[in-house]
Amino acid sequence: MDARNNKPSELEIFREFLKRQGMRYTPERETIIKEIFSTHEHFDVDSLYISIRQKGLRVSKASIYRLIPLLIKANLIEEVFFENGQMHYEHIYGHEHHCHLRCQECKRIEEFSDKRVAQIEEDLQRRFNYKILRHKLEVIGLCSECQKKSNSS
Amino acid sequence: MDARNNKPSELEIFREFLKRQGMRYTPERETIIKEIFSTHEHFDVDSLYISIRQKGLRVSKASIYRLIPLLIKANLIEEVFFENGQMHYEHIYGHEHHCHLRCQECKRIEEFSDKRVAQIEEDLQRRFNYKILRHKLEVIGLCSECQKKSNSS
DNA sequence: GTATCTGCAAACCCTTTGCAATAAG
DNA sequence: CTTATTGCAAAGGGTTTGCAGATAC
Repeated sequence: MDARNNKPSELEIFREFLKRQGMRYTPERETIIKEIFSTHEHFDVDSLYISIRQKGLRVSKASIYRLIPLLIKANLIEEVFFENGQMHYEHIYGHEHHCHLRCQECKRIEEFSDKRVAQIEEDLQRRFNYKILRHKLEVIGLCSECQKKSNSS
Repeated sequence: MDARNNKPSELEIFREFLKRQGMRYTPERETIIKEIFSTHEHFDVDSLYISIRQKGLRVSKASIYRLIPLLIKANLIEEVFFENGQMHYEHIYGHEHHCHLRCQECKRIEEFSDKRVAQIEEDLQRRFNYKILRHKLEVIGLCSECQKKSNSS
């Protein structure tokens, strides 16, 4: 158990998940997960690979690519957006969920959360008979700076 | 003007957009836009290319790839999701906006809309001083059939 | 007339995959 | 021991791009 509270750590969750599927817990998988959960930043495969190498650890990119679908299935990470030809992810276990407000022009991102989304989920659950796992709300707009630029041109 | 109401058609909007940028209205662009707006379905570049060819018309994929960023900038289409290595789009002009409820397992999609999202947008507009253009709410869950499957295994 | 656009094919680059060696359970 | 996993390098496949010819305006 995690010392901070009674929730199991992401590693425990994932070990359990692997065991259920007859899969194996390896040092490589541990390295990757620890790196993912060491920050709350978005990541893509390349940036993850680089930050692992910078710590002097070694894992192949193939192993990262092969691990990601498992982490998604275990509900530990999710895809957040696709940009510049790469998928970006973030971990969703152990810290508050948030949504993204993005500037269409300069790509800057603000994070926010709103209780109304949970209400919408409850309604959907009833209406469609789905088991809701999570959501992704992305609001797209123009930040104040980019509004000025497009007015002046 | 569109005969159905007083809103300009998507072609008029786009011509205007091109003119503002010193760009040209070509038969190829017209073909692509007409095809996109001929249905309310999601599309990807490949399916769009195929349906254009099936009508006996000819446009290169490169022209489609080059047109898409322009249509996004003109707020006529948007990215809806990335799947199987391809981006999927849908047009957002001229028909009711909707959100997506997706099954994580079988990938089926239900569409819905909810007024609360508009309220969230208003709050964000004030709070972050963004000009809000649109949103993308994707709720991920397990449909009733896939819930049964995962319980029985 | 001039700058933009088109089609083609090659280049790009992220991601996936086959394979032989390794290691978890 | 058996079967899953790893790293490597090659293959895959959607998207982008350079270029020469065509064409909006």
